[in-house]
Amino acid sequence: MSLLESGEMYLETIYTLSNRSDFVRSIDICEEMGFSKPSVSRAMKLLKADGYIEMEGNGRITLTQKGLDVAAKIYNRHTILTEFFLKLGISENTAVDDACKIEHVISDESMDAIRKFIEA
Amino acid sequence: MSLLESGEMYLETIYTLSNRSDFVRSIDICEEMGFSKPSVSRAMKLLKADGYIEMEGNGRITLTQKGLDVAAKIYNRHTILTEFFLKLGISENTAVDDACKIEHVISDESMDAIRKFIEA
DNA sequence: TCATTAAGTTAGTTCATGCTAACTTCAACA
DNA sequence: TGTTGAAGTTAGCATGAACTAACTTAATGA
Repeated sequence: MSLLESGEMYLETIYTLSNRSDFVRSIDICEEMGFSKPSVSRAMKLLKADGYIEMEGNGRITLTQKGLDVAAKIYNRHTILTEFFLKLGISENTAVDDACKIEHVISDESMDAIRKFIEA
Repeated sequence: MSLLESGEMYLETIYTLSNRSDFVRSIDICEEMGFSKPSVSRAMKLLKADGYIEMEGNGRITLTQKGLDVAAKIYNRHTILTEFFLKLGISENTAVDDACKIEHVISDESMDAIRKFIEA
């Protein structure tokens, strides 16, 4: 089961929410992503079944190592791509929007090249 | 009805096939994209209903002005993005693959910036 | 002429992923 | 204590976009 774009977005959101507060619940993800409770509930069930997250009895959601690997990778791509677009003179909003779409589809090879470009 | 990614890919394929031969049929699109006949048949019906293509009695498919506008835009993005990745030192195959994914989701603003970057 | 084949369509399936409606659970407080 | 409200789940719907099976239609050629 490879992870699709929507799954990556959920993991990335859990990751960023974890860095903002002590714990993450489904409802926090709903509010952050603008999705309904059932949509998030189902997504969490799938991510759990695939070993990307764990859910405690109290509803707190944590990333497994596997989930963290994906989330951190996507988050890093997001950061790098945003920086890249800002460097090209793109407005903040567009830079973030475009980064958010591209982060899921671009190859590792191209990401490495963009990283080097930014550092130069 | 805004056009989704799959519609853009069909139009781009019709565009490139048109530049390779005298006419384009559904079966040519099947072979080029690796999709089944019913998938292509259905897509053509939708593109026709939305005014992006026309189909003659003999099954020949042509882009309307509206369809041509989209196809040419996507094709240009494809070209520019491929060139961009090649300039960053990415291998031919990866450059084309990544261009193919990004061409559908990136903003006009970012495309303009990348165009300028390439020319510089 | 008639069988074969290529092209296209129709009907119905599958999957991912969003949704609403309606339910359960449980804690908190008047 | 008993109602309220927040969080989460279940069930079922919708859409986009792929698929297979099976059909029609039209051209080709023995």
